[in-house]
Amino acid sequence: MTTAADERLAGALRAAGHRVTSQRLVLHRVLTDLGRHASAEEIARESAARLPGLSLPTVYATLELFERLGLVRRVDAGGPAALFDPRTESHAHFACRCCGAVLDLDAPVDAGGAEAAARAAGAEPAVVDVVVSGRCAACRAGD
Amino acid sequence: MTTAADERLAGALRAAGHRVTSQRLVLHRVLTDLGRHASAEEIARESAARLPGLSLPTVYATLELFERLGLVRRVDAGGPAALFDPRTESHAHFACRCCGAVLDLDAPVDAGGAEAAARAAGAEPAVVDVVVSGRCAACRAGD
DNA sequence: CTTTTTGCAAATGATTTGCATTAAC
DNA sequence: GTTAATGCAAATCATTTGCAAAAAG
Repeated sequence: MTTAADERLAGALRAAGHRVTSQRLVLHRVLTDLGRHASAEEIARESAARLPGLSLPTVYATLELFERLGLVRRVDAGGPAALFDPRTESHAHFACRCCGAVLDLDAPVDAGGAEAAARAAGAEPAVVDVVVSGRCAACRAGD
Repeated sequence: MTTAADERLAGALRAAGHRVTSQRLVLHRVLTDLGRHASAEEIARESAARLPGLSLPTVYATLELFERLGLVRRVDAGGPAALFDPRTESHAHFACRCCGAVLDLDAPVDAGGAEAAARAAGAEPAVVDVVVSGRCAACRAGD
């Protein structure tokens, strides 16, 4: 069956001159269903369960494509692997230095000053990433 | 000769129960002289020029130690290698998606809301990293 | 049919680790 | 003298690349 989200993805792909493949549809569904940031590895595992044979290079290439299309945001939260976040509205992340956990922070961050400074330097700002690091609740309790 | 900065480093190291080594002194001087973020590789190259034989694993270990002591901040600006910044006061960075250049943005960012959200989640926030991405002046002009 | 996309295997490159040696204290 | 710190070589691991086969338009 084809969902409305599938149609939207197909439209976005065609509009940008890309082909609609089952790999892209599955990856997009996995991201949507997940609704949360995840590493390429996690996304690949979940996707391979739905589309056996799906390869990691394809996962990376597709995530990069999705990022260019504005469908996911790559988040570098300090851990060894990058995270890919289907929540594209601007939101901050908290990264625990002890256990590496990353959680969403639903709070507005006014980075207008930084964007203005970037423009003043002649640059064209597109995205602002805010990562708060520290110790998460679990690590403060346990340890 | 021993500078005032050397003395300060030695004091900070001893206070934390660490030894004062020539490698640590040299790396600290290189960071101070540089005054700007740089990759471990760059820092190692510059440092090896002053202390032949200095190894990369030592550079990484020392930078990690300095980070724990609050003497440098590790900045993950999306590129393949992490950057280490001797400017420890809070400041944002701009990362160019085309050429990978990273520049300092001297503009205040109010991340109070994000920190409050982290505390509300039971976490203990310590550092806030703000990275603005886009196209730098050179890439906008050239290309 | 033509061109993009995929999967596979192998390469890359930053960072880390194990371990014997050296240097701080 | 003890113990932490270093250097070396090798390992790890996320990510990328080259290329032939498969699939989309």
